[in-house]
Amino acid sequence: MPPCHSDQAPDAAPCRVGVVVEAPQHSGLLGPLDYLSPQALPAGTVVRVPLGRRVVTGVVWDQGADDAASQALSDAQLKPVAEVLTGLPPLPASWRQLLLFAANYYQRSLGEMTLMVLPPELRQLDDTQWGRRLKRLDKAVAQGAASGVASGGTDSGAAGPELPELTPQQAQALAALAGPADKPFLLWGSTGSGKTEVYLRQAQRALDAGRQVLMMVPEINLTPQLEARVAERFAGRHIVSLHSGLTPAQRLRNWLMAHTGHADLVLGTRLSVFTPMPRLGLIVVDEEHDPSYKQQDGARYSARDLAVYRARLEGVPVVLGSATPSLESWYNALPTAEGGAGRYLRLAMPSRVGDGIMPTVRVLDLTRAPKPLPGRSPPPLAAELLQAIEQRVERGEQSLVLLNRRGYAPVLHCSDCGWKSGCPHCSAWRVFHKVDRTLRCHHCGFTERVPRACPDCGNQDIAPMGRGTERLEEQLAEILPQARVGRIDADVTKHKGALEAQLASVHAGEVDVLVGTQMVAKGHDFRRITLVAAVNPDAALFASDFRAAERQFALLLQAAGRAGRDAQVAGHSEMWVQTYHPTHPLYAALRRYDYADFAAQQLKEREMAGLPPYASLAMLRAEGKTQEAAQHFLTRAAELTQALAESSGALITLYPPVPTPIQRVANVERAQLMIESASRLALQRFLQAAQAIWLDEAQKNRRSGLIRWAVDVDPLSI
DNA sequence: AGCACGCCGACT
DNA sequence: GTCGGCGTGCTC
Repeated sequence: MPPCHSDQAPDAAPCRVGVVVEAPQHSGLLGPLDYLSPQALPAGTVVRVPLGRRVVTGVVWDQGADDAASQALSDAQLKPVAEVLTGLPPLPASWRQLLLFAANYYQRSLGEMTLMVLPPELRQLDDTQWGRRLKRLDKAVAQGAASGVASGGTDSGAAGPELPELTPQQAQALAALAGPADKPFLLWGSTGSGKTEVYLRQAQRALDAGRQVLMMVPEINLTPQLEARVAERFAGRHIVSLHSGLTPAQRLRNWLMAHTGHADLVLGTRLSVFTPMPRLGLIVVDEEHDPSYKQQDGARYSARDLAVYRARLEGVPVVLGSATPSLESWYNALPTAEGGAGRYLRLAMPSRVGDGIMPTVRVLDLTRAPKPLPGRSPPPLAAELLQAIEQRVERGEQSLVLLNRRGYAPVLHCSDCGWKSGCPHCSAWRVFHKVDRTLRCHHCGFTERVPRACPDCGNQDIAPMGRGTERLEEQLAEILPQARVGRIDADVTKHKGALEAQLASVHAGEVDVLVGTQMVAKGHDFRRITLVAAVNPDAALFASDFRAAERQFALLLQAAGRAGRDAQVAGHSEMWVQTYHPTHPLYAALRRYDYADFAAQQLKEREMAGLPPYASLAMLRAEGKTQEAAQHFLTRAAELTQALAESSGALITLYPPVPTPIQRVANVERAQLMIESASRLALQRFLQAAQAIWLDEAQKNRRSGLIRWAVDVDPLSI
């Protein structure tokens, strides 16, 4: 049957349409499924179709298999489309292309990828419910337009808020951004250099040209200040946010506003890279190095990388911004003359706005600190650091002490029999939380009241080992009785509004010393903090994960940026680092705030080791009832595709399967196998071909205890 | 993934 | 004799 056209007679034979439905990778339903429709449906139309015994939401992808040879099923075997979601504009071709690329690149089924990025609410509605919803939304939009808030005029500037004066560096960056956008821009600006102002000005240009702006941030709840600033600057425009914190109804509404072109600016997390925007004119990725741009379960996509792809696809400029770019972006922005790829254009803004300077870095050599008396644990902070904090307290200045470990102590220990507070379901210790007297596993969530005595031998003397933020807070309060000590970490902020309250009290000057995990280092401006201290930054130096140093450098630099934002205090602001390795090159680079030098060191190491950005990686991960089951599948998977790897010109290396760093979580054993290639394209082709073989092998392994498996392309951690 | 169908143990 | 356990298989 030939494909039918939209102008065909209503009584003609029904047409075939290819519809993408939600089905996971291992279902074997990879491409669109064919259905019948009385009239042709344009690609991108959202429909409801029968699938097995249920009716599911799908997206029309194409006109179905149009020649008899490629039609697996005859017309008689096809089911008709159940209904069409009328009034919803078809999802545009560029959107479908983005999804197709993402599905192929990240090795997921097209259906899973596509349905994942539609608002969950939309997937559940039938046409009647949808119609009602649409009517209400139209009314809301019309009312907004009538009240004058909705229609953003082009008369920007004159009536708008007063704009801060640009620094020469900002002006220079903006001049470059006004030029041709044939390459992604890497805006490399130190903390406090005014990257946000550059985003806003560039966004203004796009808005003035009648275009939409997509502005992406790592975690929206950590950056309420940015949201407020955007809202203030573009007060006359329609701004919507898109993140997982919204209610399903809000999410659908905001998504629809973007898709219909009513929203001028979308501010969102990684998911928002998939927002259909008919007038898209600019993409901004703030803090582009942040790991939260990579989805860590299900379809493991990188929103930053997809933003770059999308920008090229739609011919719009993309700005990646960071003080400490990911080494991938840095390498891409490094001119070829300097050994880089020269694919991005680098815009540097090295100095802080308003004469703010970065705090002085003090690397504190712990090897020279006095040894604690036998049987006594070392003091929480070295004497000099404590003294420096004490001085700040006396002067009425604030200090921020960073420790990347929640809870009171990472493990409890019985001195008699050697019992430790292991998790019965995971290969990890349960953390002692003193606040609610619990032992909690941070991996599976298993929580129990802390035992009074050792559960093995009954000894009353079970002691916390090591130190988390709760304990540090307690100890600092003890040592500095005159200081008001506060704490911010995920335990404090899980109560709604607690983060805002705690931040407000810090800003109001009700806290002298703030203890926190890395979440404090991100995003917040603290005007009166003049000392930032990293208590235990060494762990990252020798971690098995090759990205640990990169993350740590970014974190320390970002943390340093929290101090001394005001010129009057910047002069005596300090960043303290307690370390047993004072001569480590990471700290040497940090001392000089020399990201370029640090990146050069790292790139040299990566090149020698054959790691990203000089090589592409994928991780084949497996979960099983036993470690053997997980590893057996990986071993077989490697064996079955070894020839394929070799036939690709020996460009693909399959490494032996190994247990993951945390081998067992919630009674599931996990193992992984690394796949490496010097060529991203070769790796891509290999994965494509291997996928079918692995799928088949996984079926056979189900009985032997394999639970799940997946490919993680461009893994963040190994 | 859902949601069937399909054959074996403890209950009204 | 059935209710229901989750093993196996399919969905245009």
